Amino acid sequence: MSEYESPEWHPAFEEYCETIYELGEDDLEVIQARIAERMEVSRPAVSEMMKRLEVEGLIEAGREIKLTAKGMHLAETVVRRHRLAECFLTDVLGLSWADAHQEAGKWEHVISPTGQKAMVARLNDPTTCPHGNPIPGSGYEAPDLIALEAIGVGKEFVVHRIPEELEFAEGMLDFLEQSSIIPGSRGTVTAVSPDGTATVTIDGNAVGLGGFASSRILVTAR
Amino acid sequence: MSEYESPEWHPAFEEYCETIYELGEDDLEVIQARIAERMEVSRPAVSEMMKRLEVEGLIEAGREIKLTAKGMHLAETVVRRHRLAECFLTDVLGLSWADAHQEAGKWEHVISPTGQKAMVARLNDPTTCPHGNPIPGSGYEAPDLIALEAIGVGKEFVVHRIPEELEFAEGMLDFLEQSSIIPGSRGTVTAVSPDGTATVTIDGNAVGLGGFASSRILVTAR
DNA sequence: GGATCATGTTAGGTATACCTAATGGCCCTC
DNA sequence: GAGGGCCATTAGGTATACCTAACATGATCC
Repeated sequence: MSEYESPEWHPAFEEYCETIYELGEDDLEVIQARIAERMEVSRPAVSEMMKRLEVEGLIEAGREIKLTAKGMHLAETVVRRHRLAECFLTDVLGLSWADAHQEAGKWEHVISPTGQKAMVARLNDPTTCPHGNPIPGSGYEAPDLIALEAIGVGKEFVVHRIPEELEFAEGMLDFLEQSSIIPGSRGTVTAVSPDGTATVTIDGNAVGLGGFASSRILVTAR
Repeated sequence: MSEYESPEWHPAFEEYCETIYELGEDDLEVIQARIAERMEVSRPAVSEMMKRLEVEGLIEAGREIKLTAKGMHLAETVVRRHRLAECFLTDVLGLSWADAHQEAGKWEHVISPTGQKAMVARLNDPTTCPHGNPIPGSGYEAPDLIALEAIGVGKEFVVHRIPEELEFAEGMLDFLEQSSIIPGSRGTVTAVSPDGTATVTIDGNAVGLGGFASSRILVTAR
């Protein structure tokens, strides 16, 4: 990925572009209402900001909001810093997933290109964050993944990715980490109820996962 | 040092209290004009902010500005985060003094208590930043130090501390680091001119230091 | 004693990024 | 085709943190 230098965008612009990027990643409709919900701001605030982002050439606004090349560049830079920071905070400083996620949400706006380079070197050019989300610019191509919910009773699976959307559910990251629902973990689906609630055995323990989580956690079958 | 938690002060309040603290450390008069100069903002901006800091109970304003216990607590917290970050960035990430100083100036506002604790553990509870300035809360008591300028021709010395003031001189940190004027380095004064310019031999090289630097760099005689 | 300098303050203005309340537009359903 | 639901926008307002220009004040110098 090419170096992202000046102009220095406001933290707010960074947050909005990041959110737009991640909503797209999570296969949600990228509209103002979704942005307002995820960022926990009012819809008028989003409406005004969309105008300013458009003036700056960072988005093309319509009902669906699309990042321009420039906006995508900014979004990828911020997401990259966020996920690199998460790696760094968990691997080097030993923070929990939840703590690392929160801290990375602030660090993503202050890490300089120099700091970033040093982290990449120190971490040996990681390709995903601790939850398995790709780090933009790392050249990582994810394999074909399916939702845990869809894997079928009795099947074995390998956890690959906890999408960003789940990181906004209070307590979810702590729960998943403590339940060993971690990229690389291998488990077996023992039951799936009609509402999507799945029971899996992982690391010798049975864990129940609600439909919200089981439809979003991405795995590969084995 | 006790944990600093809520209220979350604005980054601006943190910057002002930090500057007031460091001006005091550098034995400068702590007045609005000095704050405006160091922060590179206008005097009216400082004047207004002093009112707000006083309302918040962070300072007692007069001609000389004094931090209250609350303001001191905030200042020490920020300075501590800044200097810890400098240690971390140089030791763990291998950044230069100058790069680390700049990065730490942003990190100081975003490091959480959890992140701070992890850094302290990782760094083995450091007592000074890479330039020898004490880390508040580390319990460090500096020995009696004198200015390099005052040490006398022919005398040997050990570098202890590069005060914060020198970090604001463009290029100074890079120059000092590359010239081995680093805490712990041992050198000899070979000449001092009337205007304070000192020539020292350190690491086998002769280095000239202007009066501004030689009157501020703190050393012990041997 | 008047000029000058450093310092602080007032007045008036700007940009950012929010907010609530109210309004308008579109789609779907009954 | 009337009423709801979503969704976006407009209008009007707030807090933060700056700015320049102009003015006030006290100390120092000649």
